[in-house]
Amino acid sequence: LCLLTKLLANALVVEKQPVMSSLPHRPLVLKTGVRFTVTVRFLANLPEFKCLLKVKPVFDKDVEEATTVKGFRRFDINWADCKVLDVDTPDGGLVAEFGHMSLKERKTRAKGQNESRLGVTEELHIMKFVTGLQHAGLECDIEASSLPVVVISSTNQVLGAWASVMWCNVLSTSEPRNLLLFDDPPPLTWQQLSQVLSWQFLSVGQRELDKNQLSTLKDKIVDYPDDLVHWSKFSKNEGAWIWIDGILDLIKKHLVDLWRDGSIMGFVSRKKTQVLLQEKQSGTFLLRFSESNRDGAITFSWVEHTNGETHVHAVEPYTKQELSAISLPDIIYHYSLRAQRKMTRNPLLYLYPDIHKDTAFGRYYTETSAPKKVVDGYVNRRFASISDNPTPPPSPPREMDMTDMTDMDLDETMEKQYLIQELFSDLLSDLPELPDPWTSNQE
Amino acid sequence: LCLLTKLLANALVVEKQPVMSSLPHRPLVLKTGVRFTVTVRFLANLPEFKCLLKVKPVFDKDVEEATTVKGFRRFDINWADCKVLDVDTPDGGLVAEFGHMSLKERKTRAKGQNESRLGVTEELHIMKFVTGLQHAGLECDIEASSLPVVVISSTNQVLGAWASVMWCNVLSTSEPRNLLLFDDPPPLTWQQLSQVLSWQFLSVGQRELDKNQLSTLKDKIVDYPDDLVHWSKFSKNEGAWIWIDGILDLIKKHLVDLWRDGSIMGFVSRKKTQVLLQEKQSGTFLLRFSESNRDGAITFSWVEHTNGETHVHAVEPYTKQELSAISLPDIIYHYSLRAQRKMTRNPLLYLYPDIHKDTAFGRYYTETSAPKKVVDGYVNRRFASISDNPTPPPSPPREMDMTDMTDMDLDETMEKQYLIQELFSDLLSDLPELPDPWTSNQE
DNA sequence: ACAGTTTCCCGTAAATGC
DNA sequence: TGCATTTACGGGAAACTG
Repeated sequence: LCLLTKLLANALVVEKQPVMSSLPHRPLVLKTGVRFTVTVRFLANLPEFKCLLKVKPVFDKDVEEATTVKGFRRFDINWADCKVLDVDTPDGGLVAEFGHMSLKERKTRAKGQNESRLGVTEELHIMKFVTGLQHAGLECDIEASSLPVVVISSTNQVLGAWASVMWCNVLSTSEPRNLLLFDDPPPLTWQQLSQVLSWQFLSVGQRELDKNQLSTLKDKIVDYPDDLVHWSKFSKNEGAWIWIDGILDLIKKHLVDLWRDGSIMGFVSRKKTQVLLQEKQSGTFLLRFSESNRDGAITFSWVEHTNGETHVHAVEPYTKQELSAISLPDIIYHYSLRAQRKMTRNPLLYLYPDIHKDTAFGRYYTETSAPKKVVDGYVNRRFASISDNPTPPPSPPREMDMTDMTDMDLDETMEKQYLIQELFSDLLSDLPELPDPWTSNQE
Repeated sequence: LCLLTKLLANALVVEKQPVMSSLPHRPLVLKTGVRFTVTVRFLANLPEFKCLLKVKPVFDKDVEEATTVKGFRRFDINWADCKVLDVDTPDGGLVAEFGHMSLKERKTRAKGQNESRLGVTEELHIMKFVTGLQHAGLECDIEASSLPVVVISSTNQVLGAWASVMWCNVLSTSEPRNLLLFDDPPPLTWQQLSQVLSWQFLSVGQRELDKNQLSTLKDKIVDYPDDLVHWSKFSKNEGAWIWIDGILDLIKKHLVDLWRDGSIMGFVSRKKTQVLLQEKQSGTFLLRFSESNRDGAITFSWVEHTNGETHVHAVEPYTKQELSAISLPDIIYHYSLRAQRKMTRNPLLYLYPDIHKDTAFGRYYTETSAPKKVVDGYVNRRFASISDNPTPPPSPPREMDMTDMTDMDLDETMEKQYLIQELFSDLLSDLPELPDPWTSNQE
């Protein structure tokens, strides 16, 4: 009898349908008032039980003592009655689908009793589906339990909820079904955390993190002497997760293509960027995520060798808001440095290490190769991101005396040198000593 | 007795609180499932009735026959019980406030009965607040009625609802309380319609429509032989209202300042624009709303006199989406025409008739006058709207022979002329014959 | 006063109904 | 089938509540 009970206890299996549709399907997070669906399947293939098993969903069954002490919220499922296991057409298994379920918080006045209450996204709940079986004069209860569920009431809690789910998943082997896990959450090894983080990028951007990216992240996140990642540090307001999640969201909304292509180095320190780029030819650039912007932002850094000096510049990072108006490939294509004399040039030529930018991004440019000047009687237009030229122009010819010139004069004079060089290069012949970048603007 | 009844029938006054908060407070449109508040005030100042008058809200009281024939939807107010008129602290009047009310559609299966059903935003409903009075052995019922109410279920119906409300308001004197008004809606005179339209702009943008703007609108809207505006034409899918509402929304979201300042001429035909601008000096421009974009868009037109020819150009209109990333003043400030040789200039100088653009828009530019080149180690940047120069440059000096040149060659050669002129004007002295626009880029 | 939490509700998208 | 209307729910902000 005991054996049968145990056997059948594992016979009901719970499958959750996607719950929050616009997120990359993340189960185990439920929002109050939002409909979700659960399918219960009877694993033992016993068609003779057809229509005999009445299944009922129960939220947080048998967890009263354990969690009320900690002041966990209580929820009810908006689902009054039972459902009968019936035949699943394809394979004849017994199945019941609970559709249009939703959670509602049970208002209990006795809340503020506990000072050490966890955050709501640190509460773990479970949903059980129970049924009773009478067979051959024996009675036994069967129940199937969901994985731990985090219940939120607003999408602004998804961030924290997902951190909990990740932590939970990683620890699920060592800490089975401990709903008070976050009362004293164990730290993770970098090995454990890096794997789930990488999965996030795979899920959102169809590409995992590579060795270099993981190494940069490790340096940022695992700065403890014990070489572990601690929950409070990871999930707190200024912790790593909020920053990474902002980047995940940025990728999801604006950079899926580039991330999938591997065009975004992304996680590189400024110092490393400098080291990588200074070895490369002028016009080489790379894309990296802002380390300060908590909301996800991306910048590019490029190198210029001028006159024996090497400069690496980074543009002010682009935010989600801005990328929703202009795509990053278009920004790169149209990016211009503008000097005093209205001359412009694009300093971005080669995606690190040496891929021509049009090879990497050309297929994503909005503009067709031959723009019409006028559409419907309107003058065409495009948006471009423009910076003042941060690199001092190269030295002018020796015969010019500039000792009395102000910086401004100097700047202008140098640009005039360019103007003259350019004019003559076009009108007469190419001057071999024409500096590289000024011939690169391909519009 | 009869007199008393009539007197008291007007004694209850209904005041609706703002219902849809982000709209410019528009009562008379209620959305199902959204809370609203109604305050009922007893006009006759008779404190002895304190706590004797039990008021009850009723939706669509006594309108069964009239509107069910037309297949009007039925609604219930989520408000079970009565409320007692009590003393209003400031002036001692009797008041009851019905807060947290909402409407829910009563599902009736008998809907498709009528073929000629009106659109839901053409259904007019009323809410009544009723009470009974026993005084000196007499009994009489008192009720107060709201103005006609349009009930919607989604914000995508606000457009139609507001059209109905405007039509209703204008006709309220001649057609009192006719809930079937839109069964055969009377046309409006331009005089009537123009007034309510102008109020919309006052409400949204703090400035009414002027004579010229109204005149342009009249030409677009009143094209009937009878000089009237007909409901079906005004409110239908391609009618004038959807276009005007898009513009109102554009103003509300992005152009309140400029509209209030009167800097937006807005409603001017292309032809009129041409006539106005061609008389003005090069660089004069005006702002007008796109006539084709149903979603609200704005463009600028500018004039250039070159070589005896006059050109008026208009840029491709800017949409809400784009203006939420870059403000119109910034677009105007940074607008650039780019010629082949990477030279740029801004063709916008004077807001029609002759106001310098910085006078009109300077206070709204995002950028401060002295931009830093680098912030936090990042190169600064801005977004600019850029067009290819649509105006052919002026004739080159006579001694050059261009008979064999292709258009492209010609274009480039002319630009080189500019380059040379500009170079010399800077290096040596100002050439008096330098064309105006090319000296105007003030960045 | 305040921070964590929930509610509110627009605006878009999807689903539904006719 | 297509269109009209409703429902769904993310996202930002306000309201709540200890």
